[in-house]
Amino acid sequence: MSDVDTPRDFPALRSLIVERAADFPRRLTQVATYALENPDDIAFGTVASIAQAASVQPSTLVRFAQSLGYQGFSELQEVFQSRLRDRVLNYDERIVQLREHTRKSGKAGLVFDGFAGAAEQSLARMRERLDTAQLEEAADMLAGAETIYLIGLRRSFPISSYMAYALGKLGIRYELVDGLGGLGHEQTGFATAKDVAVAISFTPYASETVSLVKRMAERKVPVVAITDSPLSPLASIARVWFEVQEANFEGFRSMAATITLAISLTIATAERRAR
Amino acid sequence: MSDVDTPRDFPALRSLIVERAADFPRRLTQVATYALENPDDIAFGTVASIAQAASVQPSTLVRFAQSLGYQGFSELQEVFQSRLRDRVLNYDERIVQLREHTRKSGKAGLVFDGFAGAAEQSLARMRERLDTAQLEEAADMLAGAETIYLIGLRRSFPISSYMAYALGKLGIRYELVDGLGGLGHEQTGFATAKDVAVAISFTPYASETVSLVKRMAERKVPVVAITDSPLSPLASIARVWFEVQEANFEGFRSMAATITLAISLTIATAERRAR
DNA sequence: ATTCATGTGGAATTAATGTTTCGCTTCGGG
DNA sequence: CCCGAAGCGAAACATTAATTCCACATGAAT
Repeated sequence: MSDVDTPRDFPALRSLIVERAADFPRRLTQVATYALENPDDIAFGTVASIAQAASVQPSTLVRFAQSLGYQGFSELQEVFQSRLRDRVLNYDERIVQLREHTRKSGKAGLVFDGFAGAAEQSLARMRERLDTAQLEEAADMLAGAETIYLIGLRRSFPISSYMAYALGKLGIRYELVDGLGGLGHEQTGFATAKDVAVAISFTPYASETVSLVKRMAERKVPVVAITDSPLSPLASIARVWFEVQEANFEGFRSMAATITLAISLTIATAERRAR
Repeated sequence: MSDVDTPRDFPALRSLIVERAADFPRRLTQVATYALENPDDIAFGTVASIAQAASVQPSTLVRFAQSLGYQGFSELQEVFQSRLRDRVLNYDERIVQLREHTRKSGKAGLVFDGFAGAAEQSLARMRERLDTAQLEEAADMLAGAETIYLIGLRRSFPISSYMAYALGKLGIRYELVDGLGGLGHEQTGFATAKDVAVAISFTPYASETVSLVKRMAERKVPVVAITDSPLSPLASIARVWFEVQEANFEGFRSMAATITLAISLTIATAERRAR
């Protein structure tokens, strides 16, 4: 706690917090976590407002600052402010970083830039094109379903498994059709017209997904589909379907837009149910 | 002075000041000039400190704010603060505007806008902060691994399962640890120092993930981690770790940045192997 | 030259903020 | 099981900050 090593700049403070956090008591760790995750709030807030946001007492914040070697909370807060104050310098830093990016031109950095770009592009395109009325309709269908059957294999499996996770947390009944052990038809066998199937598939459409969804549709199970073309076999089967075109980089398509749509659909459904 | 047009975002306030400054009395003009030239000081300072810096009385600052339609100085100060609250928040402002645009589009449309915004924000932040040197290092490690163990449960499972899909297509040997039937430790049991584990976990860190990774690290298996805080238990275990902070909407975090990082890491690995 | 409206400075007032204190609780060692 | 230390929460306290108020100054109109 000697005042020799109390940092006056943010990066140093940040690493000090990381280093010390392990030895901190419970509440102080809580503050440390909050501080690292919400540095802006620390910079602008008052002791009371920050304390409330971090779910601790004001006195804990003061103790936190003091245990890092500062005289009081305000002194620590100044460091957080400095981070934003010389934003001009931060800008320079960013430019330097960007130069680093391109100078070293590490192959991995290029790959990352490529995929980040593809993700942004896909999101922007989806924003432009998505018909929100369809989203309303799909959310209505899902909200009224007894059980939601999630069908997405291979490349689409991360999407359906994410929806499964979210639906589970929200307390909505679902059935994740994973085709494990070739049991796809058994997993979907109990679906009725009161349920809804969410089918996710992209070129080349996994044949098992298509055949499963077809059978369900024949048994009058309403289908919501996420796919990448009006020519997709799912498009003609589904009552509502979304077209999501992901940009690709070096032949690998982004997933950002699809997963964002999946979350949106899930949460929109949960909100309807809440009423 | 109707409070209808008192701006809540900085650009609007700025042009309002420019516009009105000509008609202001002497001291108020003085404040206006100072405010436009030293916006940071307005954001962080106190009435007294700013008054001194601008060579006016504290009361003049209050009058200035009120003559722009704000109730007091603090209200005006908030606008100056919003400008600095990390581009992230500036992004939020844009999202708010977008929401206004699409207000007509109903609840599901709002949810979608929220998540699309969160996704973009997360991607932008990751682009700024990701250290590509770490990406190189991680890709090197993975490229040299005999088998890549993918560990991500619950919320992180979509990520690990996506990596599994991609690695499979690329012909790279992997083992997806899904904890199915509580067999996590059996699935990781054969890993050696020649392999590499990729661990993905976010707050609240699934205890099984943490214990699996710990055990593997003890057996000298190198670990690459993707997590959301330097205080994450994974951060201290991993040889290389990435911090990905996803923005959230209504309490549900985006996944766009994480999945983009996962693809990048996978493809970068494949490219190293090709040589 | 006088009057009136407006602007201005500085003190007074009131609200709020940061910090300290103190008693209660929790947890680990003897 | 008891004791002591450390952690913690709530309230009290002292300080500082924002705002209001009022007397005086300024300058234009009569």
